[in-house]
Amino acid sequence: MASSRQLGGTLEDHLAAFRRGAVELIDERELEKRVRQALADDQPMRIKFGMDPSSPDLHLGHAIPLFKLRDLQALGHHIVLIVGDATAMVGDPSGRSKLRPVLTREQVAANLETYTNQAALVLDLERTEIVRNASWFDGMGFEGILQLTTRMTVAQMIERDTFQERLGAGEPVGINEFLYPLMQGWDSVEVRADVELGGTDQLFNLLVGRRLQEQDSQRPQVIVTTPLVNGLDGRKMSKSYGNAVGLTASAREMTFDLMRLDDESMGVWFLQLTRLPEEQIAELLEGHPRLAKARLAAEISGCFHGAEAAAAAAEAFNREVRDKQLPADIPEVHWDPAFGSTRALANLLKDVGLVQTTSEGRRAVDQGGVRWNAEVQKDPRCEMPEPNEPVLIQVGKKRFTRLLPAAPAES
RNA sequence: GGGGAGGUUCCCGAGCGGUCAAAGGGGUCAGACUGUAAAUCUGAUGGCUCAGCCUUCACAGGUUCGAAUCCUGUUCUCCCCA
Repeated sequence: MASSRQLGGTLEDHLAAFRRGAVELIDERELEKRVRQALADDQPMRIKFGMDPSSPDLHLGHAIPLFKLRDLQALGHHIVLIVGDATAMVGDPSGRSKLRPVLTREQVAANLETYTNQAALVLDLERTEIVRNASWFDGMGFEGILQLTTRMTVAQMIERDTFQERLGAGEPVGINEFLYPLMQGWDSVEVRADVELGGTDQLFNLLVGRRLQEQDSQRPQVIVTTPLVNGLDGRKMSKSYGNAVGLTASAREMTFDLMRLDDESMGVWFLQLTRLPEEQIAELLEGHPRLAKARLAAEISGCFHGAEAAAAAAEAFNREVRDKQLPADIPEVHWDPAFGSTRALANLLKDVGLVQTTSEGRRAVDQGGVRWNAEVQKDPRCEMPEPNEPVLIQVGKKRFTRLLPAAPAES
């Protein structure tokens, strides 16, 4: 009976799901063979994906493989999500031009929960097997680790481009970093992965998985790499560059951020972060970039927050940014007698929370970026009177606060 | 173990006794332009009770009227030799 089958879709459906937006498939023929077999036996493939809880938040870049996993999950495959609590302590050298600080167990544990919660925004965790790799590494002991290190030579290890670069530039490479690819590879052996997904920067680690599986008489996993998307400013997306869109961002944040994306990146984002058919994407890209981008924002923020919230955010964007209207909700602050010893505008801006420091406030005013009830103020030392009526204070284009008269004394 | 080179402001990187809150670039912020961008142009970019003052140049001491710059020790990184 068809209804009892675990796998849905045709061979082509499966291959298309694996292929969409993939940078590399190692290797394609092997994949096809295994998919055929899986379909014939109605045996879901074990698809591995690892996330290191090394930073507290996931961003849209991380969502790319998650979307692919979701597609595969929908076709009936078995997803094994590895939470790399052991590997996180080592620190992945992938794409790193710097020695990574070693995380403590506490830091890792703190990130762990937020990670799975955020993955759940894309994946159906009910149907996902989640394992922590500390569950096998912790019990491995010195001997086990030592065994693992005998599986590769230094020459093989330093073939890796990031190591090459750092060694060439006279930058430090930690010995612990050599452990990382071995550990990630070992994960594949432990979970008997048929396929592993990862970003293009993971290629080396993924290949180590194949090597270790072969050494342990397992069929080497098929590798699917997904591209790393650039952040909003064109550099690699990263929290520390401040160019990332977080998975937990509100519909408004997502929409506003996505509209800042440069035109050139739209194609990749459409392909990777929406499930629109490729022909439709091509069509959108033919049209006006603004409309295409609006659609992109609607798709992505709709995926996380629902069409309604996405539409509201889009509307807010049009109103506030395109038509330069005031935002719908402006933070309000009551005049407080405790506001600085001086009421000078620069100080007030800080007291009210619009800027971090008085100096920043001073600069903003000097540069003509501060409006007091729509009037540009030029003197940072000008003493502003306690308002009798709400006053709209604006710093730059995006920061607003409404200053209200002092709140009535509490009784 | 021996020898050499280094650790500079958010990042990269100049500075090598005063003229240094410290060149230049990146980022960021503000302004102009725009399609919402991107690119480009302009300016700003330690803090403060701001024509002055205070805190920064790995850390701790020292020399000097005066140190990011010199000396000593500590610590971290890289390179070469063993």
